Amino acid sequence: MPEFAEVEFFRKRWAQAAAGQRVKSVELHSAAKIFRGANPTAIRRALTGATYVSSEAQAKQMLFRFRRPSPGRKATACLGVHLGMSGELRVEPTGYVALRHDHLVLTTTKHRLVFSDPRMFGRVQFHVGDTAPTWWTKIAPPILSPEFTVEAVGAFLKRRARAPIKAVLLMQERFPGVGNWMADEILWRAAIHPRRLSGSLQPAEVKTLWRECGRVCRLALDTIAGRGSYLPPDLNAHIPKTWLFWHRWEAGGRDPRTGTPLARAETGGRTTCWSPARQKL
DNA sequence: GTATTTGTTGTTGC
DNA sequence: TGCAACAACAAATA
Repeated sequence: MPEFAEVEFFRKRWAQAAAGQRVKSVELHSAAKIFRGANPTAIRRALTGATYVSSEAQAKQMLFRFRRPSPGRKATACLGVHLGMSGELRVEPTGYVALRHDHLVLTTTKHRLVFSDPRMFGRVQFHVGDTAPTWWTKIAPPILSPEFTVEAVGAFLKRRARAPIKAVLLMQERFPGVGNWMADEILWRAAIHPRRLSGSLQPAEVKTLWRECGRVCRLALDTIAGRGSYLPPDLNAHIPKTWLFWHRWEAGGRDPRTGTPLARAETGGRTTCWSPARQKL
């Protein structure tokens, strides 16, 4: 499920519960796969007794920083979370007992912070040290940053000239955080058919695409993750019915702008939804 | 039983 | 070499 804005929603959910809290205990369940390179024992040892400091979301990843109690030279522990296809972060009461797909549980005085992921495409990464780890710093510059220029998008599309634009929008090295539904939303708003070859886009279309990348990210962030300290009750609580989002999976779904039928087919290896009336090949 | 899933990575082939 | 396509990963749901 989680793309750019959903990831920020989950980060905020944990961050609000963790604010000022100390980790009393750490549970790591099953699934060595989820923890890949990281050593579960090292994670448990480093986080137990540590205090939550801050967190960030970038693309589809999150970084949670903790300060360890006995400050040696390496006082900071960084916990990285990628939610994969089906991961989520939840905040449960202290009496909560971990279920089958809960892989990581951090217990504070007030809550249990749970990372669960049934399909196990997600991952947990870990790093001790005051400088951010490579797996964090190598993430491409955000779409909502000055570095995401129309020139950069144009150049990238040229390099991927023979791939359908839908597939290219899913490439994290240039469109960090964009996933299947956001890609469809962007193309629908930009009125570009998902099967158009990237190299065939005219300069004006590249500019529209670039602009809609920014708009969809901004709107998604505000509506899904909320502004300031506000956190919506659930992920979709405030997404307007005028977005493609609500209609792309509906049987007999219709374009919310034109009322015309939507089309669905696999493109770039993913199920893709578009509005034939507005998005032409 | 079949087909589907909002992600990433490694491999293969052009 | 660089790029594009595809299988694989795992489990729930319809």
